[in-house]
Amino acid sequence: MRLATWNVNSIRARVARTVEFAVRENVDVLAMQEIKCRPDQFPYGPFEDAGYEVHAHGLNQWNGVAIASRLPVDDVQTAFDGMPGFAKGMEGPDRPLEARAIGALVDGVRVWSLYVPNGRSLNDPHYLYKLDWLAALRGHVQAELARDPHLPMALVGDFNIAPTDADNGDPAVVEGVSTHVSPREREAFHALEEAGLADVVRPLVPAGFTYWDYKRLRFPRNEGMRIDFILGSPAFADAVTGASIHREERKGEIPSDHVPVVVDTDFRADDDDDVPMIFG
DNA sequence: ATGGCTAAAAGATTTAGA
Repeated sequence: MRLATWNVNSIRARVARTVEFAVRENVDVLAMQEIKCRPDQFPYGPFEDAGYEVHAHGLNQWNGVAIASRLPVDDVQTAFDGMPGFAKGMEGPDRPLEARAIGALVDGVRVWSLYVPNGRSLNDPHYLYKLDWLAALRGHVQAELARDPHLPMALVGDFNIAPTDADNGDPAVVEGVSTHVSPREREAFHALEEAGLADVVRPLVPAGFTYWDYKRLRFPRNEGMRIDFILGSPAFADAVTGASIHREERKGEIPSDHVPVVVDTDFRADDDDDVPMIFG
């Protein structure tokens, strides 16, 4: 399975480019974030023409996530257990859920396309929402792996956290002042690793950003951030054979401000009860 | 212009992004 994640920043604005990438790069499963539309507005045609089945979750022009796959898809879910909601000026557990997660069983692999809340600023309610959301995600991962330690699972998407100082090259994003680099966000990211997930791209692609702001020549100056990740359970991580960050997708006509991140795996769904192959 | 760009919409400004 070749799995990719990409914050497309509006699928309607960039559908041709998105599908061209998936086809050209031989992507089997493409997790998208910030599709910025409802399912009834999603441009399914170009994906289906290229052999992809799309499952989209969007409520309005904000957020929105999707999974496009040319492998069999089952058990689609539009929130993980315990995922909190958010609404401006509203507190507490009754806040409505946003379209920030879609999960599916794809050829035996549990894939989650995630768009972690931005946080906005350290003193904004959205920041606490971000931390709550990440804590709930950690809880979900722990429960899933407690239930089945061998579960092949990939959490992919825009985590809106630069886990190390080297992951932030944007001079406007400052430790102690900005979201994405604050200690509590970084702790929340590491808690996902403590829960049993591993960044499966980092060992193969140690350096490089996945996002550059549209403003202030951030891309030509290479003042970006590494905030898009593919986190795998042990069974998933063991199957990874390659990884790449597609910096070239930040160039050209109307690019997203994020680029795709890709992993190759040799995972087989029936590894646990492998049947010997008989030839002839 | 103090976010110097981009996208979407209950749009001609506002909200959101990171």
